[in-house]
Amino acid sequence: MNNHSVLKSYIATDEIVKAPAKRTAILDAALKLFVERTYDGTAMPLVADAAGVGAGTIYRYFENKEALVNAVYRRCQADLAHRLIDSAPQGAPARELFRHWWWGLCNFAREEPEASCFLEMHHHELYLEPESFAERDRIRQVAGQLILGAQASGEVRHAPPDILGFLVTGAYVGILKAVGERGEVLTDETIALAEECVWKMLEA
Amino acid sequence: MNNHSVLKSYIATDEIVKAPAKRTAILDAALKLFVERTYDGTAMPLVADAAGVGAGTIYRYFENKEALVNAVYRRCQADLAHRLIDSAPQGAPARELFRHWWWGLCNFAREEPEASCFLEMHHHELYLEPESFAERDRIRQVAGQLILGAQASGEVRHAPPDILGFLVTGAYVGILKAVGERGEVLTDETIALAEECVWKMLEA
Amino acid sequence: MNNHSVLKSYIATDEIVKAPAKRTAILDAALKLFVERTYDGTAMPLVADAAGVGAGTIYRYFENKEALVNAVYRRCQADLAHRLIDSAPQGAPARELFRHWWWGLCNFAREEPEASCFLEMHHHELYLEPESFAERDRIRQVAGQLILGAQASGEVRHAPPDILGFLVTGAYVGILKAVGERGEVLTDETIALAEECVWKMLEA
Amino acid sequence: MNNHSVLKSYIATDEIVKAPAKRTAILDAALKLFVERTYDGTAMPLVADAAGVGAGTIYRYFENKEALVNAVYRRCQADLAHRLIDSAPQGAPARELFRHWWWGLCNFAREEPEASCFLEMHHHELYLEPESFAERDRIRQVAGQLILGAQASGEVRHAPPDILGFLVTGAYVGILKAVGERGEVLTDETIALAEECVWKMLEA
DNA sequence: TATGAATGAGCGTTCATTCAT
DNA sequence: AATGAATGAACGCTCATTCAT
Repeated sequence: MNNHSVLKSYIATDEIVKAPAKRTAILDAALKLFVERTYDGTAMPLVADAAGVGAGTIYRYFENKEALVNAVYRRCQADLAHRLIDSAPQGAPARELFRHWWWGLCNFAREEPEASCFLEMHHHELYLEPESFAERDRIRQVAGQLILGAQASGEVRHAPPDILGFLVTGAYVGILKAVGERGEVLTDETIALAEECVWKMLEA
Repeated sequence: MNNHSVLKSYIATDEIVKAPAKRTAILDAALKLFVERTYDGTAMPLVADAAGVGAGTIYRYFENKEALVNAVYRRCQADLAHRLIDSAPQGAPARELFRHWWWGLCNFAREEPEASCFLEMHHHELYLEPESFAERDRIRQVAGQLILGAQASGEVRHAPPDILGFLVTGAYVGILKAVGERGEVLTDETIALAEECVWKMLEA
Repeated sequence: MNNHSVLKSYIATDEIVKAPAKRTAILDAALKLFVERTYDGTAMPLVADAAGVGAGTIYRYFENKEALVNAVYRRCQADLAHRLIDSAPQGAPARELFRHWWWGLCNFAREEPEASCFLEMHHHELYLEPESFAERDRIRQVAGQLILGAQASGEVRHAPPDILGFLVTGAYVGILKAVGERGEVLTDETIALAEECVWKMLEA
Repeated sequence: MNNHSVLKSYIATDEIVKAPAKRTAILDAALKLFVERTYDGTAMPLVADAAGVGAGTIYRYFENKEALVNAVYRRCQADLAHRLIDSAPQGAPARELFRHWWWGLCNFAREEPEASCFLEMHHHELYLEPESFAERDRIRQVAGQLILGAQASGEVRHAPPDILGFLVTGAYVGILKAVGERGEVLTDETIALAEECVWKMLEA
C-alpha cells in the first residue's frame, strides 16, 4: 500500500496517472449505477455523466459495456478476496477463522456497500466472462478447504462443505438485505449477534 | 346458475378456459424470461413469442410491461403465502412450526423453481407498485409473530425477530443458489440437513 | 320526406332497417371523432365504441377506414348541397340569392356543426377518392353560374367568380372559427351582420 | 470576447452554424410534412429522412414529437408576427394600415406557403401547449386595437372587432385555399383585387 | 487524448384489420 | 349478421457505439 502510493506520486506528472484516475471514476460510477438500476437498466451515457467524462471516453478504457461490467465485477471480487483470504490468521482454530471471515464479510458490507450488493446480484452469468469468476471460485475453494479441515478436527459438523458455505453466505446476504431494506446501519452488535447464530449452523 | 357451472365444467376445454389460458401463458412466459434475463433484459415481443401469442395480445391482458411484472410478482407471492401460512399447523411447538415453514419454502423452490427465484430477485422496487408487496409483508408479519411467540415460550433465542427472519430467509436463498448454480435437484436429504443447521440458528 | 318515413315504417320489422341504422350510427360516430381528433388520430375501435357496435361490424358496412371517411364526407356534402341548391329561389335577384346561400351555410353550421367543421377540414385529399369531391364541385359550379349571371346583370362586381367564391367561403369559415373557438352560439344577429359585410365584398 | 466573435464569423460555415443548421433542417422538414400529411399522419422517421438526419438525432434537439410541432408552430407564428406588427406604419389611416396587413398576410402566403398553411390548420389545440398561442393572441390583440381605433375615427364600420377580424382572416384563408388547390401562384393583381373586396367588408 | 453529436437497431406500445365463433 | 379477441406492421422513442473534431 505504501509502496503503491509511492509509485503513484513518483509518476504523478500527467500521462500515466491521469488515465487510471478516469478509469477508476468510470468503474466507481458504473458500480453505483449497476447496483441502483441493474446492468440492463443503466445507460452508458449515464455512466459517463456520473463519472464526469464524455460518453466516448468510456470506450477508451473499456471495449464495450460488457467489458466494463466485467472489470467492475473483478475489482469488487478482488477487494473481497483480499479482505477474506490474504489477511486470514494462519492455523487458528475454526471458531476464530470463522470470526475472521464473518467480520470480513460484514466489514466489506459496511465499508463497500455498493461492491457487496453488486457481488450478490443475480444474473451475472448473462454478461460476465467465465474468467471473471476465477476470484470468486478461489474464495470458495479456500473456504471449502477450511471447512474440510475443521470437519476433520471435529470443530465443524459433517455436511457437504459447499452446502455449509452457501448457508453461511446466504445468512450474510440476509443481513445485507435486512440492513439495506430499512436505511439502517450494520452495527457491531448486530454483526456479533449474527455471528453467534450463524456459527451454530456450523458447530459440530 | 347451478346449471351454468355444470355447463362450464362440461365444456371447460373451450369457452371458459381459453381466455384465461392465454393470460396464464403470458404470465408463465414472463416469469420464465424475467428469471432468465431480468426485467429490463426481457423484450416484450420475446414474452409474446414464448407465450405463443402476438405482440399486441399481451396488452389485452396487461396495461403495460410494469403491470405484467406486478401481476407475475403477485401471483408468485400468493402461491408462496398459501404454502406457508394457509396450511400451517395451529398451536404446534416452535420446532414443528419451523419444519413446516422450512419445508414449505424448500418445496416451493422445488415445485416452482422459477417463482421462487423470481421472488428473491433484487430491484423489484424499481418496477413494482407498493401494493404488490402486501402479501410479502403479510408473510413476514406472520413469521414475526410466530418467532415472538416462540421466544416468549423459551423455544427460540432472544434476538430481534426480523434479524432472525432474514437469517433464515438468507439461508434458504443460499440453498436456492447452491442448487440453481449447478443443475442439481434439491433432495429431501439436503433439505433435512439444512433444516437442522438453520434450526440451530434459532434454537434458544 | 313524408314519403320517406312511410317507407321506413312499412318495412320496420327487422332485416332491412336494422342494418342501415347501424350504418348511420357508425357514420355519426366517425364524423364526430374525425372532427374532434382528425382522421389519423381516430382509432377504428374508438369509432366502434362510440357507435355502440363491435369493432368488426364497421367492416360489414365499409371496406376500410378510407371507405368510411369517404362515406362520411359524401353524406356531409350531400346535406350541404341539399340546403344550398335544391331549395334555392329560382330567378330571384342576386341580393336575395346571396341571402339564401349565406343563411344556408350558417344554418348548416348551426344545425350540423360537426358536418360543417368536417367539410372545412384540410387534408381531405389524402384519403378521399376523386369521386367524393363531385358534390362539392357541383355546388361550386352552381355558385359560379349564379355569380356570372349576377355579374352580367351588373349586381355583382367584376372579378373571377372562383376568387369571389373563395372569399365568401373563407369569410364563412372565419365565422365558424370565431364561434367554435369560444363556446358561443351563432346568433341570428351575428349571421345578419356578417351577411351584410360579406355582401359588400360582392356588390358591384 | 470581441476576439471571439470575430473568430466566430470567420469560421461561421463550420463550428457555429453546423449545430443550429441541423435543428433548422429538422424544423423545415417537419413543417413541410405536417402541412402535407397532418401531425398524426407524419412519422418521426419520415421527418428524420426528410431532414437528412438519423431518427435519433431529432431527439437531441426536441424532447419529443409534441415539442417539435410546438417549435414549428412558434417559428411560423413569430415570422408572421414580424411581418404584420413590427414593420407596421405608425399612425397611418385605416385604409393604409389595412393595406399593410393584407399584403403582409398575402406576401407571407407567397414567400412562406408552408408556414402560412400550417398556421391555418385545425386541431392545433390537440398538441400545442397554451404558451405556443401567445404570439397568435398578440397579433389578434394588436389587430383588435387597430380596428377599435379605426371605428372610433369613423373609418371602419361598427361591429364586434373580433368578428371583423375573423371575417378578414377567413377571406385570407379563402385566397390561400384557392391558390393552394390549383397549383397557381398568387399574383399581385389577385392580391390587389381581394384587398379591395375585403376592405369593403370593413369600410364604414 | 478526450469529446459529444450522430446514428440506427431495437425497445414498449398502438391500431387497422381479420376471422373463429 | 355481428362480434371482439387476436394479430403484426408500424409507431414514438432510447441507447450502445462510432467518429470527426
